[in-house]
Amino acid sequence: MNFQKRKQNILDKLNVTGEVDVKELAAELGISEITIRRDLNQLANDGLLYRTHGGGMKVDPLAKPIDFVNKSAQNAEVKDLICRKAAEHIHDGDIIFMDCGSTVFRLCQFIKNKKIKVITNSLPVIYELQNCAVSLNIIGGEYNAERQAVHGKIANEHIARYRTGKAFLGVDGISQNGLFANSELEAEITLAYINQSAYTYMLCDAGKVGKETYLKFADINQVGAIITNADDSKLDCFKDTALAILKVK
Amino acid sequence: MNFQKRKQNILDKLNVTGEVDVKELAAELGISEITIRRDLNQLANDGLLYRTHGGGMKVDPLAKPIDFVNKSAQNAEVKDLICRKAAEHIHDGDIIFMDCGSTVFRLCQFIKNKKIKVITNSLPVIYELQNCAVSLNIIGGEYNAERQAVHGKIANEHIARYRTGKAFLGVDGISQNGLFANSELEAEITLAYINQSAYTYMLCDAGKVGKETYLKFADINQVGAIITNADDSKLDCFKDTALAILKVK
DNA sequence: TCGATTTTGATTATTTTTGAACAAATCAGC
DNA sequence: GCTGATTTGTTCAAAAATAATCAAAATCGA
Repeated sequence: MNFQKRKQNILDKLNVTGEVDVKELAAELGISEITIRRDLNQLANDGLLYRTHGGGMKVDPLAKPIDFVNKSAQNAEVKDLICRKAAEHIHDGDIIFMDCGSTVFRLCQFIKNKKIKVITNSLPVIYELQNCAVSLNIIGGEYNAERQAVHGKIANEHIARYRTGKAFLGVDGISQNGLFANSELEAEITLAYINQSAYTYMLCDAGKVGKETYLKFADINQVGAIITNADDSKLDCFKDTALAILKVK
Repeated sequence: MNFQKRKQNILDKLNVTGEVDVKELAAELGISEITIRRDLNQLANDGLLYRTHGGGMKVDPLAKPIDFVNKSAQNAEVKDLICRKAAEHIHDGDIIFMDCGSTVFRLCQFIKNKKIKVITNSLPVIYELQNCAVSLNIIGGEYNAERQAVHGKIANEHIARYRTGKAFLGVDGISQNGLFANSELEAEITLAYINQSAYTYMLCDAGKVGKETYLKFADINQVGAIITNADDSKLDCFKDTALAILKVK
């Protein structure tokens, strides 16, 4: 039982249980506690675990990518309906923006075989599309771990360098009075996309329609179309606007 | 029983059991331990196994989602030595560049719990560092699927907007005459990093040292230090330069 | 065949790894 | 705060593995 094997053992256990204990490990591996401690210290030194009194813990206790997939899976059927409809508006040769929302993410599965160029600030979108027909352009700037996307001043400036035919975006709220976001970061980048694309599609499940929340960042006439499963009563509010309404289901 | 046959034997056993033991092999093959050790060292040098005390283990048995890791596992032992040394030069509060080479990628594991900011064009690096203490900045621009990184004009301009204290870079060849690359894309982005960082560390295994290949893109005096396992005879060529040489092993 | 080169093995010295003992630091309870 | 128990760091010693050196054996090319 050499160091490499113990290291593997310790990391395996760490992955399963999230924490390890010096005494437990010593007993399980049939090795002295002082050696286990040395192992843990080296692993901690290499950044592979957090050293605690009496043992160690995982460096990153929560696996974010899975979180995102789970969140994106909420209301998945509706989102997939919306995205399938959106994909009908994307054709070979198109250059499109995709934002970092969980709805837009589900658009990936429907465009993998299209010969298009996608410009996005969303890391999950990039992972999802990186080995298929789609050619990718990544918006640069500060990475926001919680949103798994790039945001901020540099990102907005980066977007301003490109022009596309279509943008596919999500939003926290939409009504006849405009678009609403729960955070400035999201608002700014969404607005940047809108400004740089000839036509904007908003992908909104019924819960977002008619909702006016926190920060208004754009007028409704800046948007070309909304793709939604909301029923007519909710969509009534758009009757005096030029918004194209694409209903699903 | 010549070296080729023993080598085959050792690799076969490695594939089946995942590990080998010097004493066991010596007994099984009817050959002295010192010879087995020499064999293992050579195999390790070729990146075909991971040398341990008393034997060897399979290279990187855990398959990561990104197959990049496999490439990076070639010569992993040496690369890890180099990267561990590099990590000693990175401290909390630092802002650093990391490029998209397979050597630099292995630096990730040693900096996960440092409170630093990393600016990179490498997707595997981002993936590896995205849920730890490191704060990330992604270089934007066109994504190159083969290299799993962002390259090109926009990327270079993006880099030019930042200044950092240190850059950790790979290269295809390095000698007293300068830095060499096998592609223009790599050359340009490496040069962009060099120009925007106060101090540059080149991470080069012995095979790169003294090699002059394809395209020279920078002078040796633009580099601060080289971290390498090359021996003194190879490093002699730098004796008239200001290059700091950090040797490992 | 001969001499030169490479490979292998034996011996010795060095390094690495491991464990034990003990002092210092840390934690948990009051 | 204090006290006792636990954990840790340090130092040292033993064991194992390795590197270094040199000699013997095998291989190779002429």
